[in-house]
Amino acid sequence: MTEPLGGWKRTHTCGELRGTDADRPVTLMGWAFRRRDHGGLIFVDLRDRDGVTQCVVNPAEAGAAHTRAEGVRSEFVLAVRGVVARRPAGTENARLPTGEIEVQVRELRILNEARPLPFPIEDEGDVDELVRLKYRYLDLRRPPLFQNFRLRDAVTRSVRGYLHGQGFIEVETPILTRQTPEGARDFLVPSRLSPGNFYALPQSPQLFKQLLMVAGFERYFQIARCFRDEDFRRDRQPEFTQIDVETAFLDRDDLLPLIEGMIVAVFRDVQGVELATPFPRLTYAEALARFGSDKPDLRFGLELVDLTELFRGGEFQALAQVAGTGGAVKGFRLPGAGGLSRKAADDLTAEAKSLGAKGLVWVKVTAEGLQSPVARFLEPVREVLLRRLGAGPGDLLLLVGDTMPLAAAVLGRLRVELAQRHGLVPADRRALAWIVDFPLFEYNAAEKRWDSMHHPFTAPRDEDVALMESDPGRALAKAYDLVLNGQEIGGGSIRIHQQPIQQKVFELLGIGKAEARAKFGFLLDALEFGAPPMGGIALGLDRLVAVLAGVDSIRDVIAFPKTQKGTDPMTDAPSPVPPVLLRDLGIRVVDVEKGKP
RNA sequence: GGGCUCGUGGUGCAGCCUGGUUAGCACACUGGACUGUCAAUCCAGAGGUCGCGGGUUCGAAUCCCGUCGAGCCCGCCA
Repeated sequence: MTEPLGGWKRTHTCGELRGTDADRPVTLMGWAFRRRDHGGLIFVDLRDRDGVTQCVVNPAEAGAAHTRAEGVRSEFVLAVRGVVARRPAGTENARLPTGEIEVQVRELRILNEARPLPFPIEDEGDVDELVRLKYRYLDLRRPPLFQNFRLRDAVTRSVRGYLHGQGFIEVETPILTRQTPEGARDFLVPSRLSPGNFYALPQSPQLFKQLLMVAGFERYFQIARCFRDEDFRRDRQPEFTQIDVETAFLDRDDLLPLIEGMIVAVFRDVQGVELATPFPRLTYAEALARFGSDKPDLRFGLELVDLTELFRGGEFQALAQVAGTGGAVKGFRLPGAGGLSRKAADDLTAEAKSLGAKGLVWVKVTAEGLQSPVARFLEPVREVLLRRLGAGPGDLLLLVGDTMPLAAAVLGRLRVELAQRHGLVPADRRALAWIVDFPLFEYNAAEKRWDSMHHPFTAPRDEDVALMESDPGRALAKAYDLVLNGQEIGGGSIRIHQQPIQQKVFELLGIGKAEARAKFGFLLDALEFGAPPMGGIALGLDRLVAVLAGVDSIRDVIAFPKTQKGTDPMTDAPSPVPPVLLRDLGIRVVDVEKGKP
């Protein structure tokens, strides 16, 4: 038996009433969170997006309301009218912001009923992802999850405020666009009016933002949806959102502080945290050497130390050989982990091998000496080894000798994992850093050519332009990543705005003039009509919000996310479509069973 | 493309290794009692193709094979 609003107007939210509101007549609306029926008194905890307020229905004072309240079940939609009262002494609830008071109900309306729920709203216990996604609108009713979206809103508002204040204008770019080569796999959309041709959904607004600079917009930003048809992870969804920024007439060292200002504004506005600037900068080479990663987690130490020289020509054959053939020996110290079991140590070795290393040397440092399967090879260098790593009794040392960057990368992974496992990651620390001076190219051995490390429009450093001719592998780029707590949350570059340099890059990438013209002709044309120096960055909004919210999956900050296979259990997307639609598009579906017999 | 974990009433789990009562527990749900609870309490009850298919066996939730789905990871993500 449900009723219409009947002219009732909400006077307060369920989160705002306090002791000072006593005796005030109020009208609240929301969902029945919990109901406690004492036969006489019925307590209903009414929840809206702002909080929970206890409503008490007394049969002696409001008979009709009490009769209705007996039929109320979880998640019924209610409107109550009553009077705010201080709770009787001793019955206050300190866990609720509204716990000083309750609403003594005079009238109650059931605005809508609800079936028993597939999972409880009230506790935050784990529910199967599939069920959560199928009933996502119920999952989103859970207060902690909803708070993530309030936070996300605060972040985008802060970003917009800051960038507008810096003279940026927000511009939308096409969702239906042209497929361009390289990068991730594209999502394609068939064209009815051009049968056999396809739009691609943008992996990022990369080309358009450069064209806006040629257009003279000077400072552009967009909170842009991006699409990539790759395999998904907890921090990767098929569609995600970037804060996309581009400016003209700025070089790297002017752009980075501008972006730092934005991050500082976000942390200040959203969390009241004042970040120190400038953010530390590490070169790509340094990040790799010291942390074994181009997105180092700087919340903790465990820095890698280079031990190549220590083992060169020594008795430890395996490592001596690595040192003698251009490889590197790297190591780090895990303080106080010398008590690791033999099995745990062997598991680490297996893990190092699964990451691609030929092996792992583990060493327990004790007061008596070194404990390790290869201790006798290490004894001759023990003192220097301990000194270089700053190690003492009780520590665990891990060493890998291999080609670079593999040796560092393997230890870099172990570094992060062991730090987490041993509780060495301070939960409240926010470690931001810029990684700069990325190589312009990386060599693609399979195809015998160079690939862009960032993208083909990334400018080389001014001093490295000549290197593109003589030694492309050593040319460094005006590219940069922003790293937060070991996660890449953004990346960008200064773009090439001079046609000849762009041509040279295409040449090295093995993209011929005709091919470049066919694929990026519109951009090359634009570069000939007065392109200003320009650069920008794209920040992963979902990842940034996830870190701020303290959740470890971006699913918890996206309202309607998809599963790891890219499906949506709620809408059942993707789905088959009526044949007539395919006919209009000139599309025939083959190999529906993926070609399997 | 590959590896690992999981799948048991609406939800969360136990049972599986070592095959053999009526598949157990908590929450939710239904009915009843109860005027100061806040995870209300107490009593009673209903609710299960053990993801699906095949095999082994006298007998399968349990062992084997396949398959589907979810998660985490590697590859991939300029």
